Amino acid sequence: MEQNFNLYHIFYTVARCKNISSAARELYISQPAISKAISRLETNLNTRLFFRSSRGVRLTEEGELLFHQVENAFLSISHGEEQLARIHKLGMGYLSIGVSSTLCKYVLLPILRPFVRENPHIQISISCQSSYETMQALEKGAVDIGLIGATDHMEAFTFLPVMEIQDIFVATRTYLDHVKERIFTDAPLSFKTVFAESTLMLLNKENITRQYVDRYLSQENLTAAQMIEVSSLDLLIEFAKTGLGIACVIRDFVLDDLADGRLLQLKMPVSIPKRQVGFAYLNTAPHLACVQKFLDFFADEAGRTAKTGPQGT
Amino acid sequence: MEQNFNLYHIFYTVARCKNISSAARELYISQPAISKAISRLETNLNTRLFFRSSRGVRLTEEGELLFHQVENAFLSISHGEEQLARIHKLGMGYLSIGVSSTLCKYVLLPILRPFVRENPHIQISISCQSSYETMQALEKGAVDIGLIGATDHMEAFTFLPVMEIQDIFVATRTYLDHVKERIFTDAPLSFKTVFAESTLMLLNKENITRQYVDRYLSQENLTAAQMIEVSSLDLLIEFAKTGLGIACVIRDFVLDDLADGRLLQLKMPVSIPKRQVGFAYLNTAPHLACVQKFLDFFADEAGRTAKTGPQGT
DNA sequence: TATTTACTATAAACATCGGTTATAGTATAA
DNA sequence: TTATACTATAACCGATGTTTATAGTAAATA
Repeated sequence: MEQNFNLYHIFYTVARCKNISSAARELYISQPAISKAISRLETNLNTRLFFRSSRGVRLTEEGELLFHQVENAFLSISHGEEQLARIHKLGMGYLSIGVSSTLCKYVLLPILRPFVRENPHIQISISCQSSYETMQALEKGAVDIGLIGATDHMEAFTFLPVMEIQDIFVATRTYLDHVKERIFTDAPLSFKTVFAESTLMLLNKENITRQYVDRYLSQENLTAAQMIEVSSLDLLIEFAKTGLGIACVIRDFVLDDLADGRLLQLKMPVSIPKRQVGFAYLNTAPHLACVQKFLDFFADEAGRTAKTGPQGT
Repeated sequence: MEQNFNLYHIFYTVARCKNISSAARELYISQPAISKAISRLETNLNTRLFFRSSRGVRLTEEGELLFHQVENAFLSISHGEEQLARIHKLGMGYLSIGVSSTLCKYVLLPILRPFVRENPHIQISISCQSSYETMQALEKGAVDIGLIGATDHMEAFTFLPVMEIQDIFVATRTYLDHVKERIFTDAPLSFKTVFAESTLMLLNKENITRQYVDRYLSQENLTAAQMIEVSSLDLLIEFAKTGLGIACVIRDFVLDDLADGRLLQLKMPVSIPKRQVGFAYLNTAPHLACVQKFLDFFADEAGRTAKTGPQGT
């Protein structure tokens, strides 16, 4: 292994600048220093890394390969340094959570409240992003914990279930009556028939939920007359309540509306499978004490509700 | 950003050795040199990285965080160096492919043959491993190309479809007759009934195929009287041909057996959705010329069969 | 309790490696 | 042709990181 890692730093800078002189400016050292450093690295690795010309330099094929790995390496290190900086600025009580906007409002905020009350000294940062981005951020170490729906391909993560969610289809009574009128019948309609005559409202494609629902729809061979895509669950619920069509929403988030009859849940012959939502964290990465505290907090919580749950409510 | 990356190398070594003295031995420099280097790094980062004692050193919480990132960095770099070494040893014509054992025999080998014939100078290395491992290897740069079934969560990859596969259930005629006898009827049996009375043979849990089939089974509410798990598709087919039960296999791989009647395909009301199999590669990573050549080769291939396919065969 | 052992830290001397300045060479643009 | 914007080479030099030597500390052993 190359012993002098400063050479990699120089290599990295030159490759980005595509130009030895400007790399020199960026690194605040002289042009010949860089020139020599690159030559040295090439000698040590026994590989030509750049094509030189009077217009600058260009990575060779091998240089390109190396650059990719070196870039990763430096990103990793600067990430590490950022983490340390964060600790200094904000103290050790710092916790960053990645979560989708849907889950943020309805799941994270409620369960976060008791933790924040008990641990006011712990700074919490929340990044709303897609579940996929959250998983990426976890892998890069950009967030400590993610709140996401369980999927396959989570081998790299430890998953701590928090709640189970059930996707259902809802609409207003008015809307459904409307559909019935259109078909000229008073007889009870099948789920599939209602569906075929309705406007279906879903989250847009980026959403994991949407992918999940799409799979269900294709498996059950369900198609709607019309489709509307919406970017947030809140909007989706609003659209449903104004009687625009049938929306696919998470049951727990519309309990009130179901209770007072503003929304009706469509009866389905085969319901959409339930999904686990929970905290995920990289099982290789080390944790700050406060992250551990957070996880313990919810592990206890889960234990308690598991015990008291059956008797309560 | 810390300017002296050699300090990180020393830090990395010390953290692994948990001991300054043995790190000194490993790095072939003196113990005081290390001791000072670590102090310097701590000063620069403004962070205590190790607890010292007369028994050695231990990472602090912050040190642990940093170590995680630094480890990543060095793994990346040594990966890069290995790639270069590979190129030197084997010349530029080197291509490594990750593939599951199932797909290797039935998919990769046949389609690889023409490529190898046309490009005898290109060294090819094939690693048989699970699809998950293949994706990991792609991300680490350990293999250039993976041959895997398409799934969700492939945002990081470019996917080049090669064929479509269809999972089906097969058994010998003898076996099915047997099942009928047991139920004391000559009437044609439903798929579900036959299933409930049979031994079902599947690949074991690690396999992506299995996960796919499991999902189907639970959605269709299918259960078998007995289950056998097998580690390879070859074995599975053998088991089916000896009349041990109903096996779930990939249709294209048993065409001969279906043609000459050694195996029968069970008719299903809802068939298992088809799956795409194809080459995947990281869309961020650069490619050696020969990797590009490989991809182009199959892109052309796909183009040709798409054009000539309808008229041919 | 004394002694040995296995660590890390500090100090001073010193050599090396990587930096600087100065200059030459080369391709492209004006 | 000249000007410009690059990279390469040479000779020199000094900071940085090395070494040796020594001290300090905690645990293990007698």
